Amino acid sequence: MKLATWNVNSLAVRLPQLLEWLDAHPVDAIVLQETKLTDDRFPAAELEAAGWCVQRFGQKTYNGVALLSRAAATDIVLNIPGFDDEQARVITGTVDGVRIVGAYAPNGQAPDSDKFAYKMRWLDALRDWLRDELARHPQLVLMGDFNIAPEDRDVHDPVAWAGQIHCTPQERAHFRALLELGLVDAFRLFDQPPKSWTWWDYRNLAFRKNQGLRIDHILVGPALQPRVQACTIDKAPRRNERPSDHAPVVVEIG
DNA sequence: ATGACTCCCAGTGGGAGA
Repeated sequence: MKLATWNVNSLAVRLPQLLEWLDAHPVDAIVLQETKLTDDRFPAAELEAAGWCVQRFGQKTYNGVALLSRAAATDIVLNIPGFDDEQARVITGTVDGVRIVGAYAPNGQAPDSDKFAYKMRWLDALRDWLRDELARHPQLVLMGDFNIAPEDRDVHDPVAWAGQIHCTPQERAHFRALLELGLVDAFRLFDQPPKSWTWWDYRNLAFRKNQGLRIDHILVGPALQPRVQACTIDKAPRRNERPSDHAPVVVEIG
């Protein structure tokens, strides 16, 4: 099976590109971040007409996540159980026996900000809940926009970004804490081209100059790891006329 | 360089993203 994650930066704007991409890329399920739509405005009918089962969890203006699948998703969970949160950031469901967690981690804005403190609390809660969820569902995939560049090789200019948001030691420690649960970074299971990013700033011709960060990830639970056959970033949609600033990431599981 | 671009809600600007 193939699974994908994509921060679409407004599904209202990106729906045609999403439908086009899904048409060309036969995934079994995809998780979306930054849909920026309340549930009543989510384009469920258009997606269902294209053959997708739709689960969405949104809010006005910000955040918002969704899980689209060919087979119906079951046992849906919204956000992190036990973590009181006004923001719509996590959607979880089981598709074809795989527990799929689609997540949009807080940006954090700046390391000395309240938003960074919230990011730390959120990542704490995610890890604590995933520990239990992995015990219940060893065939688990956590994927989405983590807003963390795990290592310097995930940053186009590690010197300029040192200590900046997405690259702080605290954020990277949180990423490693997820790996310590038994999850593995699917992208790094394989040889990859150097300078592989999933996000490029809209400004300053960053995409053309390939100045980006790898902050969107697919982490695979222990029971699925022997079945992971490939993990790739699809840069092509970033070349569209009105692109999301993020590219989709795809994992193939045998 | 407290920038640059894009999206949103607003309302002729400002917050947020990363």
